Amino acid sequence: MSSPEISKGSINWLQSAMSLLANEGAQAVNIARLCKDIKLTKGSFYHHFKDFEAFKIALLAFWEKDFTEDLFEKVKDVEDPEAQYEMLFNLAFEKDIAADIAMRTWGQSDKVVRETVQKVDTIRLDLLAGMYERASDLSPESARNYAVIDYSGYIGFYSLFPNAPDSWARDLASLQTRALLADSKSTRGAL
Amino acid sequence: MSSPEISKGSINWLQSAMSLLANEGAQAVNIARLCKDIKLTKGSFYHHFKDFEAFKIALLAFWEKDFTEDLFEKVKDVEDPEAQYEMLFNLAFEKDIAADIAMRTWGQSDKVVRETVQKVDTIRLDLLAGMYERASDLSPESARNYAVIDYSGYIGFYSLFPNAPDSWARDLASLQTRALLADSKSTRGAL
DNA sequence: AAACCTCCATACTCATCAGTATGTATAGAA
DNA sequence: TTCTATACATACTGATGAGTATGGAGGTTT
Repeated sequence: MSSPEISKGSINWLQSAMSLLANEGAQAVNIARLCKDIKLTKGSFYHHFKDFEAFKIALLAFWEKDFTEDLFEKVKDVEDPEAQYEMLFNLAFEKDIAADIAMRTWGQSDKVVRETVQKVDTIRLDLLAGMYERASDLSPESARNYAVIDYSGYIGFYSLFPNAPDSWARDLASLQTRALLADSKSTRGAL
Repeated sequence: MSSPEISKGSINWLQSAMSLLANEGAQAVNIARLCKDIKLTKGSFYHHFKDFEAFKIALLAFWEKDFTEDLFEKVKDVEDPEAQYEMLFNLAFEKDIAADIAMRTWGQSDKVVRETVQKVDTIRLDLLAGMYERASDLSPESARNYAVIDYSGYIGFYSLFPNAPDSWARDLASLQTRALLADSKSTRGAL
């Protein structure tokens, strides 16, 4: 649970990598490019990290905390499921979605990244499913189906339209949520 | 419109690359690996293709035709939109979705691939939007919203669960379609 | 002040992969 | 039979990017 301590000297490398990841994708996240960006050299990199693999793992912990744990912490005490959904919804739109999508893309070609992404997805889906379950009084199985559809839409939308304006994304997200909630309440999640 | 002729000698390279793409992702699609798979050498590769870029473009044309044009051709004469939707739905599930997802991932780091993927997405979204428009008598704008949500769900689902059994995917897809169609008919696509 | 630790620079090695140069075997046309 | 185009093989070059060896500057401890 506790993330491995992030030393003060490492943080610049990690933040810079997250920016690179969000703006130019995983292939841009290499040591030479990072050095160029923060105006240091490989000597510094290998002082702070054993190798690129270790750096990658530190970056994954950094991302996981920023994009899931912190967010989860904020909404966990909201009782009303629809209010909780609304809050999660708003918090998600404050994040840099591009980094999230790029991390997922990276996972397609990197096992370690993929495992972390799957872990994050599981956490988010559990949270979402719980909200559907309480909002519409569904079975856990049905609630998970709605959660998967909901989350799939979110991921798919930003994969298809990485530069979509937030306003459009919000409109579509609430349209989909409306449709899913109405369906869940009228059919109780029957297939 | 007409795809550049695919010579008999090239086809093995292209098919092999599509398999590699689907099974191991874009980073596995390199010349050395292709040679190993089809038991030929680089001399052969550079006999058939000017360079890797030309090969990539041939591969994109191959994919585009297989995954969009051929499919589009089959459904274009079905008049009833819901029957057309059903047919498209079934044809999509006969395809190797992994290649589709991998191509999209490749597009995140390659401009030429990205442009083709976007072209394919546009064609599919236009088709889907037309079906929603006719099925629920919506304005083109509203229909496109439902199409985007629908297609986003499809892409997102297979990005999240590349190994999902078809049965699960079909269940979720029809659940989502039911919810979207009901919503479109009751709200006429209002935001 | 001497020894040491942290942080970083420079200059290498090594593996991978696209691309090139050049050759050979074979089949059909002249 | 000779000529030529097709289809491939072999052995190189060159760029890129991870990793290493080594040393220097500046502050801290003893």
